Amino acid sequence: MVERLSYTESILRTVASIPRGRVATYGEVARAAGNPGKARQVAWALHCAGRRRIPWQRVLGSGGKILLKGESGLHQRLLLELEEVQFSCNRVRMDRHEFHFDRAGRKLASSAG
DNA sequence: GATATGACGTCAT
DNA sequence: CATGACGCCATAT
Repeated sequence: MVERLSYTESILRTVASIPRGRVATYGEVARAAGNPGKARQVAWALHCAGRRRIPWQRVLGSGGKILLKGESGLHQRLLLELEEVQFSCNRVRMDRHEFHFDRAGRKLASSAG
């Protein structure tokens, strides 16, 4: 059986699948999580993830922009730089770091069966 | 059920 | 690039 995960759960798992040094946009995460068009729910899921250890810093807005404001934004950029992610004009170089999720199918954390 | 919120995306001005 | 507007919808109260 394929117990459907909650929005939050599927989204968090998707974000957790982003490897180090790579990034993805809210929209792409939403799509990869099976919720195309629900980018806002990604943001919400990340709120719920406050205590979980997921690479939240690898989620960016369209165009590779950090949407967080204030210290949170600076913190996110710092974490990304620690992963050798390069920036250009306050934006992540998506042409070098954009992560492409499993296009063949969303087999996130279930490849083993 | 209704109202408010949010780490969004896209288009128009 | 900045601002306003609309679409989107789970979650919270």
